[in-house]
Amino acid sequence: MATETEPNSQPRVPLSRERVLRAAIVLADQGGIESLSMRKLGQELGVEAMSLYNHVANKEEILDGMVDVVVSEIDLSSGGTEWKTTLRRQVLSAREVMVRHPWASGMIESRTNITQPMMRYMDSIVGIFRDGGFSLDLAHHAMHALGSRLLGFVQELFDDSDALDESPEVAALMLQQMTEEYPHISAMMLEISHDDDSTVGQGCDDYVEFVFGLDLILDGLERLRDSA
Amino acid sequence: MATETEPNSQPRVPLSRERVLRAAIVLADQGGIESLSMRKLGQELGVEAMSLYNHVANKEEILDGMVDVVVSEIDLSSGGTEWKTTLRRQVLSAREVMVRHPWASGMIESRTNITQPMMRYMDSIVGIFRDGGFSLDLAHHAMHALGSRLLGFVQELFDDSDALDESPEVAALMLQQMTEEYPHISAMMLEISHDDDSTVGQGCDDYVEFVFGLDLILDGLERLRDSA
DNA sequence: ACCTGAACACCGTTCAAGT
DNA sequence: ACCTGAACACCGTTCAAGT
Repeated sequence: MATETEPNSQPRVPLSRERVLRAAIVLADQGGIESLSMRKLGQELGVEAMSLYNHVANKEEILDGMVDVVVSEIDLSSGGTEWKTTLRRQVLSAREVMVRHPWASGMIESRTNITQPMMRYMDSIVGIFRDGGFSLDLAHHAMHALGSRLLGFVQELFDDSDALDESPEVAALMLQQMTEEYPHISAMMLEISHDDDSTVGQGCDDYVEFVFGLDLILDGLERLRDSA
Repeated sequence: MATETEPNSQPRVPLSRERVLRAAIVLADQGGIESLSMRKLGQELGVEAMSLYNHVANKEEILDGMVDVVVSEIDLSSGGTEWKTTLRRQVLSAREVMVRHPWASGMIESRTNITQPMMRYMDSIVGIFRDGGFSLDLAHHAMHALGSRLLGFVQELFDDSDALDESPEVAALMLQQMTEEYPHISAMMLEISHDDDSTVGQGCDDYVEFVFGLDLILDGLERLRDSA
């Protein structure tokens, strides 16, 4: 799977903080964040793990750096439209970045330090609210209400598609057994699967659900703005 | 800090899956989840780390078990009131549990398996929506829209109180330096601090922000229900 | 100036051997 | 039936020694 250390014939491209971060991101993109260790990262760069410490203080700094790079990949929307569509576009572009780097959302959640790219992003969001006629106070509440949705993700508590990608027979049996214990959930899953093409559908469309929740909140905020 | 292994004079209380889980939770409550290792857990129980494997398959199973215990601590509200207050009470009681176990929210996010206590909780929530006259479809969207808020937490992207618990002078200087780069954020932080008693306030009230976001979503859902 | 071997203090986990 | 010593395969990190 991972590209093995191939003896490089080139004169040797020098290691650097940037190269370390880029390699770390590639590794995490390919094998998940749990496959990122100093030793494997060194190997990927054709170097021993200890060499990394010449360009980076420790692993924490690598993780911080990776988040910075990813957040910087989000291009800040230039406005020019109604606040709601501007914000929507901004958030959905952040979402694309998070889909490209599936490890990033979890990583961002775990970091507590406020970095420059993050501040820049947040400032742009507040700016959109202000341009839309929101008070500082309401904009502040809005930021909290949106939470991680501002960066294009929500914490899904569990993947409800998991239970449905069994074979139809198995899924049907499971559903029947669940009916007694969890009547509401089972009814809901049945309904969802019937909305789709096959008898047992492919679960939920994350994108659709994300936009539903986003618009729900944005509409609510607009109403609060107008009633003030 | 942690209670040291005191030579137990009692005949020896036998190890068990339950005792292991309880000890693990205590350890995580006290020292954070990162301080929970098989070796330390064994030590806490007056036993070698390998002994744990007689009662538990591996560390993953311990983490799963801990989540189960915590989710089971949430008492399911019995209804009897209007759907919105019932749901509100339910979610806020979940929130209390999450505050008691600060490691739990992050842990729950990282687990992907659907456990029995979690299903029971989710089923009760769907039940509340159904009793409130929501269609299965809208209830389903509602679950996604609420996301981790259903369990009483939101992912705060960063702790904005961090920047404010410096000395007033330092904070003021930071704020001034930030004003050029992040005009909107700085203005917002100034506004927040002025709402409070002192010149530089203590940041945001997490509880207030949580309830604001929760009510915003619930009100929006109610409107959607009524317009259908 | 950059890289590395050897070493340290940690992990989770297995398994044969003890009681 | 339960516990453990020794061992293995991993971690992140330091530091003196090499070039």
